[in-house]
Amino acid sequence: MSYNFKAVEKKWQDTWDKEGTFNASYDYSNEKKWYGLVEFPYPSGQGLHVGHPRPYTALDIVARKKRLEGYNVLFPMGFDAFGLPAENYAIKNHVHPKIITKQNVDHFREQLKSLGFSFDWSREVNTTDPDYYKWTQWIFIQLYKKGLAYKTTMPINFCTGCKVGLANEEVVNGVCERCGSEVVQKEKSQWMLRITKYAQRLIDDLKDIDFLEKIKTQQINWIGRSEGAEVKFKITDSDKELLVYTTRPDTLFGATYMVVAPEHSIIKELKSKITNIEEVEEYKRKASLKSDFERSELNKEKTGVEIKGIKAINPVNGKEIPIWISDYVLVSYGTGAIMSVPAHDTRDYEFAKKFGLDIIPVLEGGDISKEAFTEDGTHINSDFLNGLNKEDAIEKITNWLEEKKIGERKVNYKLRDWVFSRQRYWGEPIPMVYCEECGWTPIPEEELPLKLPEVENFEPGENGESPLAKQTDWINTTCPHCGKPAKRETDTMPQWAGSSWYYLRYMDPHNDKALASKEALEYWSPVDWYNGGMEHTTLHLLYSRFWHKFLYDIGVVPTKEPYQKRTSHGMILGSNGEKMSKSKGNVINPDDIVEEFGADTFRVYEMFMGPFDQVANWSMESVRGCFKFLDRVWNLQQFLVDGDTYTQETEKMMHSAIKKVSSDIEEMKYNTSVSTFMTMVNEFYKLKRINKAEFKTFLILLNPFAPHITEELFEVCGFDGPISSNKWPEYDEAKTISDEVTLPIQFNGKLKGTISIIKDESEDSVKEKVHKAIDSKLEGKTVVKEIYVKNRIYNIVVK
RNA sequence: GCGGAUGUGGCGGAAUUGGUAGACGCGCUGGUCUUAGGAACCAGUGCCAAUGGCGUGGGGGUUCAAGUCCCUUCAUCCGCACCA
Repeated sequence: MSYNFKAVEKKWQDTWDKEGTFNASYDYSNEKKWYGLVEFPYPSGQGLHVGHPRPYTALDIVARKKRLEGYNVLFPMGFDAFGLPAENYAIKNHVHPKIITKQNVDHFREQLKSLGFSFDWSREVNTTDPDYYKWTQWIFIQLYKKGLAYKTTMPINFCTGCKVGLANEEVVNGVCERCGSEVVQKEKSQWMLRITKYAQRLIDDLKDIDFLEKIKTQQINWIGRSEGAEVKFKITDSDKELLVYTTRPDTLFGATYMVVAPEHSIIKELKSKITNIEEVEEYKRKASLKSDFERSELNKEKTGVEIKGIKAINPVNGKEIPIWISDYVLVSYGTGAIMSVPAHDTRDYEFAKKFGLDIIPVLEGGDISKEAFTEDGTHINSDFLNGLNKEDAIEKITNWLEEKKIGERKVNYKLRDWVFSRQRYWGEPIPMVYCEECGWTPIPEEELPLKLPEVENFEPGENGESPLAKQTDWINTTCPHCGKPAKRETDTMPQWAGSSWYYLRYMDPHNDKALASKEALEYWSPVDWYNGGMEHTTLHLLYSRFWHKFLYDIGVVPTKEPYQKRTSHGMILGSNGEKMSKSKGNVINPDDIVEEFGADTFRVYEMFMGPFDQVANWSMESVRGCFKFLDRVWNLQQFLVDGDTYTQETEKMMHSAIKKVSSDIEEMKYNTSVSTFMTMVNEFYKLKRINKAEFKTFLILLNPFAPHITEELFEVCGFDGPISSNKWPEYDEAKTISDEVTLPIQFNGKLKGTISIIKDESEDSVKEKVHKAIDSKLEGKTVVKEIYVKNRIYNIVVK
């Protein structure tokens, strides 16, 4: 009797779809709320990847369990549908991205439904829907009004393939994260978001939320806070000063030269004094041709040119020191200029060695003839700092600098402002208008959404301009401020815009007065549990925390943080341990698995394949094992008998299983939950019987993992269904422990045998039993000591 | 280089958090049933010169007892990478 998963799964999916109430969440219910969130997919043309269902199944399991526990659950799904692939497809095939996006979304939705996820589809959102992006644009205008959105001309990362500007976060190993093309620097006027203003809060508030430690660490490292001082160096024969940032002001006495970034303004400012200006300009020119990647790739050999004709004056000892230009100093960090202390900084040391510059040690310890000494030590050659350690010296010199007004304390962050413009069509139009008289002005909020105009040709412009730049009808408008002719912004927002706040929209997805009502936000905030990929830690996750904090500041949302808990899943690789890709021919299509084995098998397998947070290789054999398991579950029917519990042993098994599965689900140890189910099934097969109450409990426990087969069995066995109207079973701790204990006996920690004892049996009685069982093996040995750990182990120390 | 993680049978992985290492699944071996089986069921399966010994990447240590704690070392994977 093999079970017909196709018919059964279709039947239950139709039921869930029709009812509409099964997965629905109720606003402002009196029940405790639980909001579980998984990252909404980009609906690509390839359809669902086997990687998507792993986190979806995991949180679906939690959501289903929470419902059975009586929570009012919000577990929504939507589509992050703006993005380059749809646009590139449009360029190639002359189909509007809107059309291809709709097709893809429909396909994705169908695939997701075929896996039996309990999403509340009545709350589906789509970032490309004007009713949705109206609010994305609205948030942008608020950011603009508060001075957090600004336009500036700056060198940006420009992808030569996508012909689009990229945020730092989107450049991976010098190439475009999305298409792999080379990224070059290009001067462009760009909209920027001042995420740096939130840097400190983005670090500080992590302490109040439950994110995996590695996620917190990664965000903190990305933000890259450092404490130090800014110090002014006078320049000879000039009223100009060179400002540097250093985390080691205590090493000022060892500063033997300065280095400025190629783009530093001092070169232009003191051009007339520089005697080798041609050489310096040539170095600048060469550096500007290199991408950031090339610059860092060449980091083995440092390059540079001395700027002749000017010198800097070390403020602590009045010494004149040379100024160099080198691309190992970055214009975008600190002040774009550094003081070099070759004795105590590895990079400076390398540079000084190469160009024969002075190396003066100011801390004791280490051997500067060999390498830079970067550890703590006692200061020497440092006048009033002599004898102090690093920490004390930093404190003393910083105070001194502040007193003398030649420097001050300063905190720096690696985090840069967010490049928010994309020169593409398929994104949210930036709702700004440029007027010759009034400058940039946001469009009036009542005109939102500013819809994308219909265009024929999606090719980007020659100069990397947005396709919108060709839409003269759309561009030409009037200034909302003075009414004179003005032009619209033709750049669009990056893909990260719509996903920065989508979790809020799910709370109240059809609201046309606000991004969500106050009541809905109050009731559902924050997201209780958000699971997503590690690759989004420094992109989406950081961006959305930033937007959320901003919305909190302007009184739109009630919590400081969007997500109370964040976990992460491991990637699914091909059976050969490599990333799935068409070229490697190791791609698994979820549809094929569902077709051959059914959704329940697919779900159970993805949970069983390994620890949820670690990478896992796909294994077709293991899929079959899970299929076989469900088949055995189905055939348990044949052993069904009336009654609550069969024996004390089965009772113990049931209570232990409830305990184990309940905690496993909360701890994301789904793989051991599945093995618990398998062990139980094996046991019932051995007994060739299963009591009704036991089967019922078993089915409820298994339901979140394999919802279709369990509902069907519930019905077939005449239990009071559906399972979704039942309660999650409870266990009795006392019944998870049996009265009989198998006690291991060891000699020197090595197992020699076991005996059976009664739980909590007296030590004397245990000892007697142990010796009766084991004395023959003690011949010729001397017993030194005997250790009994109650109900646990009996260890005899012998010689 | 910095940061994070992971090393356990032929394979994927368990291990009550210091107390019987290898649960569960795959694979393999044997059996039952069968015209047949890439089906089902039952039994076995860490390794070895097997009444014993050895075993959680390697080496050392703490302990009655170590996969688990400490020191050290190697390997692999993932982030970030001249951040002053």
